[in-house]
Amino acid sequence: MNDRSTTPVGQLSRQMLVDSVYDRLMALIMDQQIRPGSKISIDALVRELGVSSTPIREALARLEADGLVLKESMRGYFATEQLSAAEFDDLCQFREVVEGWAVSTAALRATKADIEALQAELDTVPRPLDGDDYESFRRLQEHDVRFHMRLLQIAGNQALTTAFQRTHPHVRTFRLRYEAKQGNSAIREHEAIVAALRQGDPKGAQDALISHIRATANRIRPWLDT
Amino acid sequence: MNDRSTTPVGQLSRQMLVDSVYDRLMALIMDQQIRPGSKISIDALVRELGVSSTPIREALARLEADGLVLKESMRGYFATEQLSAAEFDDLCQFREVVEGWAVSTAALRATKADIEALQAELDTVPRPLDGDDYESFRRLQEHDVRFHMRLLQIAGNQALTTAFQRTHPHVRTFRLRYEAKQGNSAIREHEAIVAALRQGDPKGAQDALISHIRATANRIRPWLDT
DNA sequence: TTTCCGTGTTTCGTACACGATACGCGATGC
DNA sequence: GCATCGCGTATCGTGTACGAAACACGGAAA
Repeated sequence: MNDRSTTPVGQLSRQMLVDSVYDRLMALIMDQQIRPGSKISIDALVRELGVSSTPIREALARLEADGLVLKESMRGYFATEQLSAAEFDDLCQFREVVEGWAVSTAALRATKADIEALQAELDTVPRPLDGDDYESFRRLQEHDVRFHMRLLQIAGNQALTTAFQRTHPHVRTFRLRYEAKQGNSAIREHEAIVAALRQGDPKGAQDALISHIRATANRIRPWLDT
Repeated sequence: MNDRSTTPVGQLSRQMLVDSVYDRLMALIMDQQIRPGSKISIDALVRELGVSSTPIREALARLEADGLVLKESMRGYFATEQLSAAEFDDLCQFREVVEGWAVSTAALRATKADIEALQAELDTVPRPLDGDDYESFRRLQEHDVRFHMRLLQIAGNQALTTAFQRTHPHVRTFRLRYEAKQGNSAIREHEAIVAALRQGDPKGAQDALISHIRATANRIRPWLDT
């Protein structure tokens, strides 16, 4: 989403203030240093981040489009509330529909190179997942995002990939995932998906993916409403 | 998307400048008065719309999230290019996946009231579709958007509805739809969908919807690349 | 307790300074 | 003569500073 590396012909595009503010706010929200539902004051950010209001407003506008903050007229911005159980289930259902179609399509389209790229992604995960610490989790989470995005890309539908990306399912369940500590099982489920893709089995891949999403959901669900 | 009627407890939220700028730009893009691919200068808009840059920037940020304009660092905003054939097909595929699931779910969930609301929506369309003029088309288009949104709402998945809404399939094919003049057939296909829903037939509803999307796509496709 | 009002805080919008990009023109090299 | 390169100017995006309007909160009065 934030890969604004337009990169005008070989030259790295300068990091605008908007981008760094966006990244910092995203991090603050993900780590819950900005609590769900709490007010996000532009003035406070001006003082805290040491930049003027314009880039902050633009970053907030972007975050609003991402569904991570909410704007109320003449009242300001607020962090979106923690997912309710119903919203969480909606999100999982959405993933089943979109990713389910994507993997079954991917099973028919995947090249050798695609499969190997997926395998390489799996192999880079440090195993056994030793660390209980925040950084280890963060690396795992980033692996998970890359893995699922790659599945979508293999399916090859840009509109669908973008729509998925914009719902930010990973970001919105970040804290929950952290608390649920679900690393090793998730990796095994990923392997099952890759195995089905390798055999070119659409139905098998779809089943494996849906099992994975449901298993993840079951691991996370106890942490809702806390 | 632009229903920012946060409405702080019964009181209508004041129309901010951002909102009116957003609406005007949306109209300019839909009507192709801003050509696909062309530059959108902030300064020019400042002069033309008579407001300062801040609300314009925020409106453009929103439109970027909607995928209707594109921003390049230090170079400015551009209207997104006209859909290529491949992008158009992606969009149709996306609709088949998302809306297909939605109607089959809707067939199981729809109440009498839901069905009647859909029927009412169909009945409000002026028939026979006499006007070849722009205004008639516009009314038809708005009907179509309402009809499809209502289908999604009956399915009851907010995450999926939002994701669909944010891809703006209708907006992005507006001009094409206008040129393809496809009114009467579309209405009949809508009726087939409602009939299947009325019978509580998930498979039938899904088939009817997919037929509708493909028929629409076939009517529109000749107008691509013009 | 409820309503009204004043004060402080924050958002919304404007005006302006700075810096980067784009474009045209002329000079240079082949 | 033609293409390429470099320079200077105009234009536009980015960020700052400031004023005006709206909201939120607390105290006072009925």
